[in-house]
Amino acid sequence: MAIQIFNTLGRKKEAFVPLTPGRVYMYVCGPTVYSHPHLGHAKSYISFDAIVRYFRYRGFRVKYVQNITDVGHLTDDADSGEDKIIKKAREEKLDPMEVAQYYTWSYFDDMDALGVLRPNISPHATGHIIEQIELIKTLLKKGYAYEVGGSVYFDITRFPEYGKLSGRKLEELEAGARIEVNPDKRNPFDFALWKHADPAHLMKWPSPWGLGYPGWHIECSAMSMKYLGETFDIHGGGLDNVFPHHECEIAQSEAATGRPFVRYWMHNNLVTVNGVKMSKSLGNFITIKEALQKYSPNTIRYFVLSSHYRSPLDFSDQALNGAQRGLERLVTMVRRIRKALSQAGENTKVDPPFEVEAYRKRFEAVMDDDFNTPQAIAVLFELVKRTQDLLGEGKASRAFLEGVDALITDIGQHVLGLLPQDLSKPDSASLLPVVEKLIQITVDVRSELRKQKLWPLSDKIRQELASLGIVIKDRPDGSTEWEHNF
RNA sequence: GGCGCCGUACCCAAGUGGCUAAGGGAGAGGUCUGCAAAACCUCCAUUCGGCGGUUCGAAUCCGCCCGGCGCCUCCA
Repeated sequence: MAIQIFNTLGRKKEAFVPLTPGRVYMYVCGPTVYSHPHLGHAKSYISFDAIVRYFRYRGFRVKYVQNITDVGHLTDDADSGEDKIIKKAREEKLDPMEVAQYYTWSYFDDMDALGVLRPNISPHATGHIIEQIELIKTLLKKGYAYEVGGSVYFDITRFPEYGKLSGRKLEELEAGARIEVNPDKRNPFDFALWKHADPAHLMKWPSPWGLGYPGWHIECSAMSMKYLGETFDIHGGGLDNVFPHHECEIAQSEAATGRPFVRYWMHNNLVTVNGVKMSKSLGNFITIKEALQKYSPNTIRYFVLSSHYRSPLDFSDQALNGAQRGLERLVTMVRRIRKALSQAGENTKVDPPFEVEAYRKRFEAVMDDDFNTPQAIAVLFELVKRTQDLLGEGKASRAFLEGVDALITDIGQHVLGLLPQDLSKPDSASLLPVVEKLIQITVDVRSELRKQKLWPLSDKIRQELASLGIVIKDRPDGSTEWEHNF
């Protein structure tokens, strides 16, 4: 059966039929780089990471594009707001591009730490000004946009389908209007494609309409269509981007090309703290860097993937601690299974106690159903637990364990990315502090033995340590120093 | 005010018409153990915010009510 995707456009699950067989062309809205990413970003990008990984597991070749927004985005929509990156640059007395670059690296650092695979293409908005201008020119030529005083606006009345994604109607929007009316706009809900820049503005580019900078929505249309085509399979992002951002993307893209823009719209739900949305503007966010000081990357992944991507996720230390414990136990059990596998003989005559394939089918069934990662985790737990039970009974053959291990690897590593790459080989860097601590403990015990004048035993310890390259030096004052040659 | 989502055990969280309501955490009891910890085993919602309705049958569909949240302004 085909993968079922909940399409925001239509609000129901649909079978995923790629435009090109075997390929997935996918775009996910990336971050605006003016501050460190927070747990909300973690949820979004870990969720889509698991989705991309699952498509690949399923044999699709995925072209995954995720933008870096390094210009644009005003602090409000009354057209009086300031570009957030420029605001930060002014505050920190930096060039705007220094700000964008600094937080771009911060973003990738955090994503790498969380095991989020990098997109195939990470286009920057400032690197695609030409494409954006070309798109705006097309919209002007086709009569979907108009220019006023060096700014260009999209004429919302020319696109009757406006609102089809978010389920809004223009009349309703006007009824609830709270934004200040911009006198340049013909309709209050026309949105900017290009903004005129006054001379003091820091980020500006030449255009047919004078010096200016692109509007908020145009970059995603320009870059997604450049790399994925005028119509592509999947466009994802946070729920908070459905309106107006994605609605406007649809309007300007479909107006420009006359074709459907995106076939499946996917939106992840938001992270809340004490039930309230976590966001930069509310200031209640926890950065990924902060979270990583308390919890391991895989704990955060586990926490995120243990709820469905379309469900809200409430952050609390209690929930994170629960996730940490659960993951630890999972890793312990997997480690035990792998150890058993490495020691298993060729006792191939034992019948498989249960069908590993049945678990694989279950895993695929739940992931096929709109990427139900919580259930995938449940399947993994059941598989691991049941295998461990058999281990105790001595009923697991080598071939059987190999099958189990392959499935654990597929679910836990390849798709969910929860398990360390190689459980049997911790890297030496992380082991050294432990080794040194062990030496210290041994030396401390020996010091206690010497106090009790148990010389043969303390001498034996010194010799054994020496044979390992650890030299012990007893000082006249009774203290003991040591060093090792590794 | 408009649009939409959610409310499942102590906590997190699947399930959206029909086998005994997944899984994890916490908790309780037990095995093991010099003690402790770890590990393992067992137990832990006749019930799904409330009240009605549809149905042979509902946590799942419909209506109303209560509670929480999101979008309508930049946000993943």
